[in-house]
Amino acid sequence: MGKVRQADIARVAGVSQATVSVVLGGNRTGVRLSERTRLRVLEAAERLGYVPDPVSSRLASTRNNLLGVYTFTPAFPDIADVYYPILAGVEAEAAALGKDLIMFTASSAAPDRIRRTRLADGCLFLGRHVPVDAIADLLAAGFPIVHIGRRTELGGRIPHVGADYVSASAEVITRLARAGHSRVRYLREPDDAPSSGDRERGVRAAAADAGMSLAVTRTDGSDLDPASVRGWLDDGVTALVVEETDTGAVFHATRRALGGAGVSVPGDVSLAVLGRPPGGTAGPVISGFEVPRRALGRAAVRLLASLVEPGSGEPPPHRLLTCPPVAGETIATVA
Amino acid sequence: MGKVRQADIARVAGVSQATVSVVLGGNRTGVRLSERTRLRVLEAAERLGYVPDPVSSRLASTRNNLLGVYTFTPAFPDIADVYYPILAGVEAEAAALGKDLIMFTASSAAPDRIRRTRLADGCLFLGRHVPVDAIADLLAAGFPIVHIGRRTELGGRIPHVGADYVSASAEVITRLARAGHSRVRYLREPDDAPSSGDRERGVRAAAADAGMSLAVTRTDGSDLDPASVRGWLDDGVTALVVEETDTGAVFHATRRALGGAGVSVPGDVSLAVLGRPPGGTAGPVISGFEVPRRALGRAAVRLLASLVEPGSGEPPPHRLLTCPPVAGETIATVA
DNA sequence: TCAATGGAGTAATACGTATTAGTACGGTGG
DNA sequence: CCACCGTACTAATACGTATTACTCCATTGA
Repeated sequence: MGKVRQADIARVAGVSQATVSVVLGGNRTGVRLSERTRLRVLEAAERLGYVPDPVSSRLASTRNNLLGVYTFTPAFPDIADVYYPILAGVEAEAAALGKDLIMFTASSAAPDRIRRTRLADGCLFLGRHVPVDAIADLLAAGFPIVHIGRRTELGGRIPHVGADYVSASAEVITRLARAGHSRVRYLREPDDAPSSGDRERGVRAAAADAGMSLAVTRTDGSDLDPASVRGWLDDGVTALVVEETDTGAVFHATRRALGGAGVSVPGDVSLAVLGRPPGGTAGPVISGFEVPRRALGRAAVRLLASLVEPGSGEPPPHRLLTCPPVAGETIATVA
Repeated sequence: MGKVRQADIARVAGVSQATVSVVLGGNRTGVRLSERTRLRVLEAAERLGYVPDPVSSRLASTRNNLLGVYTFTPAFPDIADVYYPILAGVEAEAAALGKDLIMFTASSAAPDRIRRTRLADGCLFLGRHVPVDAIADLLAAGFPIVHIGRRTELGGRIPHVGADYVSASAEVITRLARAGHSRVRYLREPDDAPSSGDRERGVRAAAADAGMSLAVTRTDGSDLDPASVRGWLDDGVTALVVEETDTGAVFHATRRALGGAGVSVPGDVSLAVLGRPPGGTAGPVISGFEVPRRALGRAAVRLLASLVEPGSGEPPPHRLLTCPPVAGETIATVA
């Protein structure tokens, strides 16, 4: 009861291996075949319990029904909330399309593990930062890839599906402006990921539009303390806008600092977050916006699938999804 | 800048493809080679940017550092808490061992998708119920598999890594007995998964040991209401023991019924759960035990890896991990 | 009767790597 | 001068499927 190959079917059905391949492959090339043989082959395959060897098919043709998922950080980190919904979306859509998933993990060990992605028909990439060189190699080789999250590197040639942080962030600022806030402190991550840059762009544009006075702090959160908070308030700031990303570091530090300073939200100061803080926290719902992570996952899979399929023309290589606003309870109206 | 094959390296280095394969493969078969050629080949490979084709290597050798993960329910369900930690453990251990993961999803579509698992070197299975026939086929073919969760089917021949629900459940009952409870209602899932059976075995044994009066309800939760709760209390029951599984249905329904009846826990009745309810719920910590899900994932990968590697003798095909007790705050002492 | 046509299937080969049996060659010892 | 040996490689082949060019045979038409 070992492996059953096409050759075995061929022997049983009294035809050649080639014929078996043609029949089982659905005769996509239009070989002339009598219905009788077709049925004989199918019946033999059924009886022997034939299972195509995916490796061989892949070697011979170049289609696998396997989509890769490559995460630069471990895919299942402790900060579950960020990646989990994305992966859930990826899995759901892949299952719907009948594709399986290969998860590649960037082990610190071998940096060339990224090359293994070529085992799949195409690959999704996921992470705040991206190894540009390796990606460039894959692109140059014509390997289908899609990054989850907007990517500006390589002159924007990296196909991606992202969230429209620019508009969403602008909308948050506009909301604050409408609530009467005119002095705002904006806390952002220190590194230059596209998602952070996008948020900043939206924030600055909307602030300028609203004639709002905006001060920016770049921080990883470690230098935030109650004194910082008091300093801002003394400065006349009536609202804080905080970036929320994968790590959640800045937002977390801000909350701690606010708590430490004994400042009430939104009584003493309004608080908005550019994103959605991890759930499970007690207290009021923070105003901000939702990142449609599950939808991102689904859209990315669809895009990748269309890149893998040759037909149907060139699909647009980029896609931005809208982030629905979260009203929340932490924006107060000021005179 | 297309693909670089061993043949290309061979041409440049002035040797044969076979030599290239030997050199790049680390010469595991002990072919005599001069150091000079070795270096020439390595240098050429480096210069041309050679990337081994994993598909071809797999076809030729039959080992590809891929471990499958097959989930009978979608791996990323809405009830995140159950599967997520397991997968996190699986991923962490796989990364540590330098293996990649293929996620196979049981799409409702083709039941023979399970056969695709053979693309991997071995496969992990995960789910409350298991398609025994397909598993039997794989086993018979000598394909390495490990089930996460104890499995008694096929005469116990399915290698697995599970949690010791028997002992953990018994310990919970013993705890109740020590707190003076002698009339207990036990609510369990209606279906016959091994994990439910194990819990029941532990519960019954410990209850008998303690001379406790035990009443069992099999339910999917839909028929639980405040009236049920009042009925039990009128009956003299002082503690409820509820099973917590993948679905969480029974435990959830119980909580709702308790709330609806206006019964206070543990004031009016003590509550213990055989497992750990999903986090994020407010209120007191429920007494019960922890399921070491992450550890299960890691242990399963280790076991599978050892089944895939031929050497080092036959490893024990089963392994049960201990569930650490959770003291909680919902067991009161009674006279 | 011969060429043309069409139907039914197959031989040959490619895909890229791993492995094993074997070859070629320059020395050594007798 | 021959048998023998060790060194340094390579030729050949396997892995299982997909594809394409080709063969073989029976009709048909002129």
